Amino acid sequence: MTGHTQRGQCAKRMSILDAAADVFCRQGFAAASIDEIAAVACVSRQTIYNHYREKETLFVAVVEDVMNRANAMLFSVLSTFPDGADDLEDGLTGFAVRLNKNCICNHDGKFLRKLVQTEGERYPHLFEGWRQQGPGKLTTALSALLARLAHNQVLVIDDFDVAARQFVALANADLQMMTLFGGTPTNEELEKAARNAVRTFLKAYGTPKAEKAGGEPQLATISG
Amino acid sequence: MTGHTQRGQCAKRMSILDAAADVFCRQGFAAASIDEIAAVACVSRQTIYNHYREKETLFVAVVEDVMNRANAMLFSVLSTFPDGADDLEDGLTGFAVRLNKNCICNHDGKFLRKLVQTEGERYPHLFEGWRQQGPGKLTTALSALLARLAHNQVLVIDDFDVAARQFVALANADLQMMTLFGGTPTNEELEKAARNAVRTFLKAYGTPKAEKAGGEPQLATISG
DNA sequence: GACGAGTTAGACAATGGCGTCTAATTTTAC
DNA sequence: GTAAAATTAGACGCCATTGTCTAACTCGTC
Repeated sequence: MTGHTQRGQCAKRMSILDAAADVFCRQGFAAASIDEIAAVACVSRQTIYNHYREKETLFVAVVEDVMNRANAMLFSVLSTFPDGADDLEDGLTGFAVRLNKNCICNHDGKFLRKLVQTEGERYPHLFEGWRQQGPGKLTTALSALLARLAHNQVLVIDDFDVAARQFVALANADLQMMTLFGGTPTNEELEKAARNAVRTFLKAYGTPKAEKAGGEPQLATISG
Repeated sequence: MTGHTQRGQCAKRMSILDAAADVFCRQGFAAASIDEIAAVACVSRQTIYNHYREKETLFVAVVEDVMNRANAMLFSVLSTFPDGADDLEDGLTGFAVRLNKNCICNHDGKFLRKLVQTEGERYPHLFEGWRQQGPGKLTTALSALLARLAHNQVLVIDDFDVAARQFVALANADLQMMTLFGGTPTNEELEKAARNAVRTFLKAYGTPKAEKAGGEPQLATISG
């Protein structure tokens, strides 16, 4: 019960949670076997039953653990949203990169979306919580951040919620298929996808104030 | 071996395929039991093993069946893409509604996306085929259709593939979450989502020629 | 060195699903 | 009506998994 023991137990718990997340995600709840989780975690089966009474308890703990990590990461990324007109395109592009890289295309993001699809019907309240804390919070927060930019007359937006969803959708447009198939985009792909998304978003919602200082003319600015 | 027997057998086969699709989709491959499929299909277990040698054979047959239906539907919807500047906004909106309603948010679309996520790793070639025939074909075909509109100077697009992906992404932006959670959008929601998507798409890529007869000027037309 | 909490390997019963087999029954073809 | 084909219900062996139990083991503390 002293420090060292606590640390040892905690390490075991985390090891089990990580291994269980891995196996549950790859196999789904039904096909995942406790023995395999124990093997991946380098832990005996009994230890798992010692920490989590049964398979379902372990599953719920895993989902909640990943959800907490993902929520914290989303909060962190949201705090990097650009707030001024200076280099708005670059600012939004960087934000889109971080959003994809750390929240949507990363391990936890893929894990949660997959689990929601496979086990969502069996644990409605669990994943309803995720929907509110994850994508729901993202849309709400992004909507408010876009409203701030619109207030500064950098953007012209009639419906902030719609614009927020569209921003996320555009940011994912080029990566959706890859992540659906389990792939992880490279930095170049992340950058390119974000740039494509932000360019289109600004063509639709940007004002002249939003253009880069010395930026080259864009398609939206062709004259004559 | 003549007509009547064929019809009877065929009915059983379809009944089994439908029931199996239902159960596989709800439970996943591992948790789905042959007994439950037999019960839903109102057929004895032995009949299933008679038509499909084993569980995996049945699963593959189900996926291929749904994929064929989905591909035919996608082909049909793609043929309704508008080809002229007349009422382009309405034309694109109707197309987006049909795309969502009949290809993406419908039963088959949700089924395939769910199955790709849950069993994609176990049957790579099966779902790689779907990716090429489904989303891949959608992007390619849409890219060509957008190029036609650009050639008619109704749109200004620098990268057709990107624009195609963005069109699909925008069309789904408002419905993604609902369909992820199993819901089915109403006609009003479909209409509204499509209109939001097309409005933004045309703000980004439309030319004056694309505007409705009495439409207001758009951001993309600023000159100087 | 001894204690004790935690861990481990392995055995164990119970469960449930898969795939096979058989005998009886229904459906279809002629 | 009869024969062939298909279907059905049920029993069966087999195997994997869950969750429990026990005896041995590890490791930090006194």
